[in-house]
Amino acid sequence: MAAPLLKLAATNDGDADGRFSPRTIPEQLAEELGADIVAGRRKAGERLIELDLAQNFGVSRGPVREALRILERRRMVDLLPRRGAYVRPLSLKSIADLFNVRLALSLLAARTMATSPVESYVETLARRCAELNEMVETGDPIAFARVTTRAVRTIAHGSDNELLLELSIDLANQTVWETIWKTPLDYLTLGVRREAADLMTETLEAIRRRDPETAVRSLRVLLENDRDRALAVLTDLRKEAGDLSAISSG
Amino acid sequence: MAAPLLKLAATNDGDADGRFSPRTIPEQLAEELGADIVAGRRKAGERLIELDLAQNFGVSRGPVREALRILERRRMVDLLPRRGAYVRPLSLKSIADLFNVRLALSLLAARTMATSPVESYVETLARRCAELNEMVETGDPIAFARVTTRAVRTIAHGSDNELLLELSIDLANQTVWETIWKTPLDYLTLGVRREAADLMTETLEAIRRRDPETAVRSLRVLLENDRDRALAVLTDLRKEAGDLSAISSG
DNA sequence: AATTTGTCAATTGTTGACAATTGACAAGAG
DNA sequence: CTCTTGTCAATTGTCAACAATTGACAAATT
Repeated sequence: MAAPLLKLAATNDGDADGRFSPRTIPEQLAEELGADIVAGRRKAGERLIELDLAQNFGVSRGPVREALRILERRRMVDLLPRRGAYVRPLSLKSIADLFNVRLALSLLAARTMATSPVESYVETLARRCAELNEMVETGDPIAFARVTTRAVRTIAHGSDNELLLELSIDLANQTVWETIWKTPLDYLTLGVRREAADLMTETLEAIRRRDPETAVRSLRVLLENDRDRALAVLTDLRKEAGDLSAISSG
Repeated sequence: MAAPLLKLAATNDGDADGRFSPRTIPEQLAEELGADIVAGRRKAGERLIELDLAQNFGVSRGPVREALRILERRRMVDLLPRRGAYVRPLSLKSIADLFNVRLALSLLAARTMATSPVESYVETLARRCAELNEMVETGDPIAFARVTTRAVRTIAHGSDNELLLELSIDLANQTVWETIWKTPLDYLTLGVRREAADLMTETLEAIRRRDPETAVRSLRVLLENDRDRALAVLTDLRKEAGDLSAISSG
C-alpha cells in the first residue's frame, strides 16, 4: 500500500466508524507523543520518563501512564515493568513485516469478499476503482495513493470481519504509515499507476464474478509491487540521510 | 463479584523454569478478571465498575484502571471514555472471524517459511510432524490437538516476522481459545487425525523443497477443516446448553 | 584486581482525596 | 400526554503525596 495516511485527527473522515469518541487527555497525549516519535523528536530506544512528560504536557503522571499504555498497544513504545517506557525501534525489517501482515489481512478480506460479497461494499469499491482509473492520467501521485489506500480499506470493510478490520485500522494508524507518507511518491509513474488501476479493476471484477482465486492473485500482485517499491524508497532514504528518524537500520 | 484476594507477597518469586515473570499487580488483576470473563462469571456486556473491582481485589483504582487497559488490548473488554468498561460480547461470528485471521496469518507464515526457510525452525517443525504421525494411532485427541497447535506455532516462529508472531500469540492468548479448549474433541477421530497428519507432512515437505504454493494449500486445508469442525461443535454446544458462557449467539 | 556489598538518588508503583462528567429521575412547560 | 430542563447520586478522570524498586557508584572484601 503505497500510501496510507490516516492521521489520527482525521478519523472523522470518509467511511470511518460512525461513532465519535470524546477526546480524553490520555488519547491526546498519546497522539502528541506518537507524533514526536514519528518525527524523530524522540529517538528510537530513548527512555520516556513519566515525570518529564507530565511536566512537559502540563498534566500529572496518571494520564501520562495511560497514554503510555495506549502507545504500547499501538506498538510504539515498549513498557518494561519498573524499568520504564522506551521508544520502540523501528527497523526496515519491521516495516517490511508490517507490510506483509497487512497484505495477508487484505488478501483474506478480498477472498471473503469474493466468496460472499456484500453489495454495498462492492459498490463502494467500484466507485474507488473508477476514481482510480480516472486518476491514472491526471498524475497526482498523492491523490492516487490516497484512493488506493481507501480502496484497500473498503476491501477490509467488505470482509465482514470485525477483527480483521480492527487490526487493519490499528496497523494503519501506526507510526510507520505517517512516516512512509512523507516519502517521495515519484515512483508512482504513469506506468505504475496504470498497472495498479488495472490490477484493482481485475480484483473488483473477480469479486463480482465470485472468483476468489483471481481476486486474491490480482490484489496480491498489486500490494506486493507497492510494498517492494515503498521499501526500496525507504532503503534509499536511509542510505542518503543520516539516520535521524525513528527508522533504524536493523 | 466474589473474587478472591490476591496474594501480593508470593508473586515476586522467580519461575521454576528460570524465566521469571515480573508480575505486576495490574497484570495479575488482568489475569484474574480475564479468567472470570472466560468462565462466564462476568457476563458479556456486563459493566465493570472500577471501585467495585478495586475493593474486591483489595487494591486501589489505579492498578484496576491499568488492568482494564490491558484487557482492552486483549480485546476482552470495551473501554468507553467516561462511560466505563464493559465485558466484550463474544459471538460465534467473532470466533469464526478469529479463526480466519489466525488462518491468514498462519498461511503468510507458511509462505515465508517455504520461500526462505530458517533451518532450525524447519527442524522443529519436522519433529512436531513426526510426533503427529506417531500420535495418529495412539488416539489421545487432546495431546494430538496440542501438538497440532504447537506445529502451527512453530510455523509462526518460522515466518521470521516479529509482528506476525506477536499477533498470533496475542490472538491465541485470548479468551476464546481457553473456551474452545474445553470443547469436546471427539471429532478428532482416527480418520481426521490421519488426514491432519498427512496435510502437515505435506506442508513440511513443501517447505523443504521450497514450494510455497503447495505449502500454503496444504496448510489451508488443514486449518480450514479444523476451523469448520470446531465451529460446528461450538454451534451444537450453544444449541444444547442455555447461553451461560461468554459466548453469545450474535 | 576483581567481586561483592552497602548506600543513595532517580524513577516507577500505589494510594486516597478531589473535580468533572454521565445517566436517571422528577418537576415544570408546552 | 410528551418533551424539555434541573437536580442529584454514581462513577470516572485527575491530581499530589507517599512507598517500593531500580541502577549506579563507592567502599569493603577476597
